[in-house]
Amino acid sequence: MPDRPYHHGDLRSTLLSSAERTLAQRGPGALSLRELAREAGVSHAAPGRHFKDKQALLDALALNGFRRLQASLERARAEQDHAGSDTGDYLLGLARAYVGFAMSNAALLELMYARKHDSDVSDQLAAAVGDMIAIVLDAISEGQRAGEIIEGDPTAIAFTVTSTLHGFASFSGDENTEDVDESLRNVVRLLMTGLSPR
Amino acid sequence: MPDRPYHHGDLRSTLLSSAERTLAQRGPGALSLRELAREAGVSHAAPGRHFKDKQALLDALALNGFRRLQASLERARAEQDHAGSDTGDYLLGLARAYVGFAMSNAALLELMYARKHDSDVSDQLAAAVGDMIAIVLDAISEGQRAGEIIEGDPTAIAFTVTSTLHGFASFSGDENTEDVDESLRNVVRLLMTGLSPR
DNA sequence: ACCTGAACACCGTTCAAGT
DNA sequence: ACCTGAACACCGTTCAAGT
Repeated sequence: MPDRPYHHGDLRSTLLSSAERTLAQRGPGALSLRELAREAGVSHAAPGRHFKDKQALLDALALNGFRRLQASLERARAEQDHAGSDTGDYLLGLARAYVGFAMSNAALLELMYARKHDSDVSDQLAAAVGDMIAIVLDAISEGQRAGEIIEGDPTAIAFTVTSTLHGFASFSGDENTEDVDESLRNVVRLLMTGLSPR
Repeated sequence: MPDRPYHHGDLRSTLLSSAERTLAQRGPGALSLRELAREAGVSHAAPGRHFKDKQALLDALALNGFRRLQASLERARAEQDHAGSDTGDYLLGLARAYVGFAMSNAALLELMYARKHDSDVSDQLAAAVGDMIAIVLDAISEGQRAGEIIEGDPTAIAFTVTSTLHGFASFSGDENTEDVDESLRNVVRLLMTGLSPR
């Protein structure tokens, strides 16, 4: 049982998790395939077997991020189904899931939305964004059926909500968590009531 | 009058505009100080006189971007002052300026909001975002005085509006301009009326 | 199937020296 | 004050060869 077997065994996922840690701790500029290989105890050419180039590794990280973000949103949805809460609370739950992910994975989120992915991967990423909006869309459609959301194209409404969440998440970089949550509740409430006096 | 005088004369701004063109046309990965130096007809070490390192050049690009974005928003504000339009139209004007800039400068906008700048520059960038929100804030405060915007902390309202604009701009990458404008009008209208039935 | 080692072309950065 | 040329350490990528 040598220290470094010739076959690493799990190099691909080792590289991915190592890359994500580096991304979070030291930023995208510190990501180097050669350093990842060194950390994995493998030659600098070994990553090439699992990722055709550096961009392929970044693509995999981004897709992975969307999978986890989506899972987090679905969890928020499941929790709301159990509670019998109204649409505003439902949206707040989704908002907290989105912003929570953004604050815990700021650098990854930036990579997820980066405009530098290969075009085929960009399509997959765009689809992932679509899936995300679809979750908000469900909440909106349910809210409309319950009479708690105005009538009108639910896709357009969901797009507005998701835009707000994403913009808010982008702005709430390294803020205090409590302040952010208070601000977020404010934002969701404003979205519901609107800016025009009634 | 030699082809390449020893002193370039305007190297700093030449590097900046060349960098911005490369950024827009070939993405951030294609940006190399050595290539910029080659394009400027100067040695590869010359950029070091004007930017202490590559990040310093990226910082300058980002700050420049915010200056232009802010100028564009102020132009939208000035236009609204001449017209006697209501707050919704005012906000739509600001929204068009923001989204227009975002669509014409997608890669630059990404750089402007990137979380990898030096901490002192990050402060300047955060201040630039603050200045931007302040323009929206003015619109909101005026709207409140005119009775066209609900009462409540105008900063919180401006923050919500700006979040929505930024999120929308992030999502509206390479879409058709007309579709985007229709979608944007929708978003601003939804922001004004709110999602709750009244 | 998976990895190594050498090789290649390209970086960013520094620094003595030139004009 | 501004730029050059050489030098250094570091990349990403490729490919014959090893196990």
